[in-house]
Amino acid sequence: MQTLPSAYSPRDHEPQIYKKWEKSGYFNPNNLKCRNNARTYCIMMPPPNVTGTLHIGHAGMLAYEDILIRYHRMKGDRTLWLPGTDHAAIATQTKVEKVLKKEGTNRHKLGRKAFLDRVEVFTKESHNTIVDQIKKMGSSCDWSREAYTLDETRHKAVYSVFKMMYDDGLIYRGERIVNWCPRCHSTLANDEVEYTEETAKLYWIKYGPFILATARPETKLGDTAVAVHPDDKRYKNMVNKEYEIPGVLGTFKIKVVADEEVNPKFGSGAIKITPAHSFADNKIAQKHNLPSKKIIDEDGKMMKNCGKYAGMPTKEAREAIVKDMAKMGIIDHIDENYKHNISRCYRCDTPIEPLPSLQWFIDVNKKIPRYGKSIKELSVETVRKGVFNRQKIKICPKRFEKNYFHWMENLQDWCVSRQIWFGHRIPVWYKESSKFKVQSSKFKNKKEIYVGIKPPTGKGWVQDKDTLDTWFSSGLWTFSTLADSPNQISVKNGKLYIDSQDFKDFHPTQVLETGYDILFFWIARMIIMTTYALGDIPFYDVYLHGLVLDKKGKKMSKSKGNVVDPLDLVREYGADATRLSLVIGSTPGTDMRLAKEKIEGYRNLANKLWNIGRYILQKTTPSDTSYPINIKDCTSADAWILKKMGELIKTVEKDIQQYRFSQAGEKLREFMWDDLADWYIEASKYEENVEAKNTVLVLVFKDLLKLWHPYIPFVTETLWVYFDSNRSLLMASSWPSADTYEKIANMIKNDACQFILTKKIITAVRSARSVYRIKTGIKLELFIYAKDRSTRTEIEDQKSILLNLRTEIAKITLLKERRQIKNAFAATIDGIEIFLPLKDAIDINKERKRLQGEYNNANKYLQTIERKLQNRDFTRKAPKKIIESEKTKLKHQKLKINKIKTFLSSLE
RNA sequence: GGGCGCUUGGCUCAGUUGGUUAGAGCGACUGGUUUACACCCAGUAGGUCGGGAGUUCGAAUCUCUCAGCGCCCACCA
Repeated sequence: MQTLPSAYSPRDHEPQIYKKWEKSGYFNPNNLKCRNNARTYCIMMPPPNVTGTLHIGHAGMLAYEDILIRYHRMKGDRTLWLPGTDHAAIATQTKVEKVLKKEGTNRHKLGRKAFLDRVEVFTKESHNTIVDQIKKMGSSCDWSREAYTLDETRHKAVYSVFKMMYDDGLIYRGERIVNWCPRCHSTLANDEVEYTEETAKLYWIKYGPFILATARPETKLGDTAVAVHPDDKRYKNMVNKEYEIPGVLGTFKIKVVADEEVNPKFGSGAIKITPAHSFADNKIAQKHNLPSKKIIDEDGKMMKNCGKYAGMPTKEAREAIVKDMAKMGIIDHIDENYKHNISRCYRCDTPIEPLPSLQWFIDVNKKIPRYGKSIKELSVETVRKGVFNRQKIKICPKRFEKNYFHWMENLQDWCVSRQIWFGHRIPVWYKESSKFKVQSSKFKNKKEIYVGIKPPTGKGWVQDKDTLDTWFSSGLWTFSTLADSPNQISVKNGKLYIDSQDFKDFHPTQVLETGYDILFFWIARMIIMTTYALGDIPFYDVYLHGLVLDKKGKKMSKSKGNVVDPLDLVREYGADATRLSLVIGSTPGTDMRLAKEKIEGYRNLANKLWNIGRYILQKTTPSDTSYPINIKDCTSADAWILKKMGELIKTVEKDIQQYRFSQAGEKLREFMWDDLADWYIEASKYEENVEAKNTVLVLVFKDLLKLWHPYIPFVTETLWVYFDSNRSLLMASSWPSADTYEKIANMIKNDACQFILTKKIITAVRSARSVYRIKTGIKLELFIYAKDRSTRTEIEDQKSILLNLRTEIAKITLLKERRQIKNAFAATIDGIEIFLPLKDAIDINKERKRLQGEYNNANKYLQTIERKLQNRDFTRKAPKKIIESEKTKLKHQKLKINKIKTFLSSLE
């Protein structure tokens, strides 16, 4: 007999348990004995950014993935969960820059090399924190294969794919209008731009024959056209004509174009077009082949071509120009309260300056020679109908497929260059003499540019200063991680090869589990990069979880101060409770709220499991429990729990396979708490087949530990030690079989139904006592009328349970015939009748009222069934199965009502 | 402006393809030191599923519409 402390204390067990797992080597699929033809199962962990610490959302992600991984490992699949981290170029660089600022320095003062050394120190520290956190959550990932988006092997993959794309003509360098942050001196991706609503002035300017409204008069210096809506009658005869427009720097020529994009209701219906400094204008300009004139430079200042305004920041220039316009009398009027959205840099809040800049792009519309399809087409088809003889990628929940298509179909060329230092430097070298600020077209002379995996030989080559968008490397994640070293990665005949056993075994991966917020950033990019580079899919399924919000439903953020650190939760409630609180009660793709109370509830759950184990250990010696179960000694309670267990295994498995983690968890809780603890164990205390029962108890509990293990690995593994004499690890044990349980349950001669009847009787008695306020300690007699002899025998068999399970029954009298019992609570259960004389406690009026209420209810229900069955449409159209069940219901309901009637009449 | 989602007892949420009198946890209330667990046990109350219309033999579940809330995308001079 073992004695365990009465409360489970996670912190006393979790660290040792994790060490034990790691030491076993079982996180690595190579060390697990699997069947020879075992299926493989692989998840790539979405690599957390090395910018600090994990947040609660990561904790949820780890919980979901670990559930899948542990389940499949126990099912006998060759299971790999590969962890890693992301260098997160911009985010990380910004963090380090902030630190430098505090120190009174900046990256330019340090220089590229020293700065990157600094970043490395920071990321190493951050990495260690993250790894520690992942372990604390109980994640069973294979650390021996850990990857980093910026390590040597991943670097080779990145350069290889870049070169492939360049050779395929998909990558080009071009001048395009980009979001430019004048402070950071870098382009920003669309998702790095934030919008704030602001009130500004709207200037109505006399513009040759037009009057038009603009919020940015200073851009007039870069105007090359005026656009109107094609249906706008006001301007119809002006379209396609050229006009001379007087301006602060003299007159200039513009062309009038008609374009659908113009909103005739805005301003005067005519808008000025500044192709170089507005996305919308640029789009119109491209369509109509309008010239572009750049007037604002990378510092956000007016350029040399702006005459006396040259060198002024845009805001200053605006004021000066407006002043001059007023002098010229070309300001018609000014709206002071013009509300519009202004785009800002998400890092430094500086207003974005759209401007043309020389960047590297991936062409998403150009056909890839070997596929005859563009990146865009390939990526859409992969999810719509499947490509490369693979089934289509399924996104769960399905509704996100729509978002995906919408995004993908509207995808524009992907700008992959960033003007920051931290990241994969663009693998392009220029001949010094060529100067790298020149247009792409000038590189027609191939001797001046070199794109390759290794630097070119020879003198005078300079590498591009920019780095790649961080998503370029994370887009390769599902396969770049499966190479052990750079030399396993090669390009042959325009295709990427990963020459490793892991790649053969584990790619495509089974499922990509992540938050829906990075569907576009990351998932879409992985699909793009993998289909392109490998001619294969990165994963079969995508499972998207929601975001974790605070108790009030607000996003967690540092500024709001409502951030929950998962490690605090682990410390206070244990990793198991933290995991459950993130998994149960959440739906795929839907945000969830997390409150302290919820986690407490799951801490209680772990403790409940612990105490069930503790109880069983006090009653049995698991190592001595002999198998197989002595079936002939088994009671109906045994049959019931074994049957329930079989059902549980089946449904949990189905739920996990279909990513219904919450449902499976709830079913496990219900089985453990309601069925096993509150009914089966309670009943077991009063039954006499001790030996057979102990075997059942140990068997069921051990398998329950297995079923719970993917959810709450620590407490289950801790308990397992006491139940398994082989000193094996629960994490490497095999998943129980539902069939076995069904078989055993069916072999027991006592039927599970008997126990169900007993349960119902007990519940009725307890309820009656409570409703009538019968004091604890007052014992009552119970009369049961059952017509069938067999039923009476069954009840007789269950007597000790009926007497002891909080019913406080002194005596049970079985009646062969219905008899009038005075002053009794009466009820009918599955065809039998029970009477509980309540002595003085019964209030005849109250009981009559109660029965009358029950009668009315039953009658109402009877009527609805009758109405249904009388409805010809129903009997004609409804499936037979439904009609039959309605008929059965009707029969039962009639019986029930008759009985209530007799109870009522016997009350006098 | 376009798209997506949510609205179920006091709170937080389930509800798989439309088919038993809609479930759970927490909270509330009543009663309990009972062979593990007060991080516990027994019991009770409480909702007709946001409003309206429709499809159907049958709707929380499908369609339309209105209202409130939230998110994503685009960004317009």
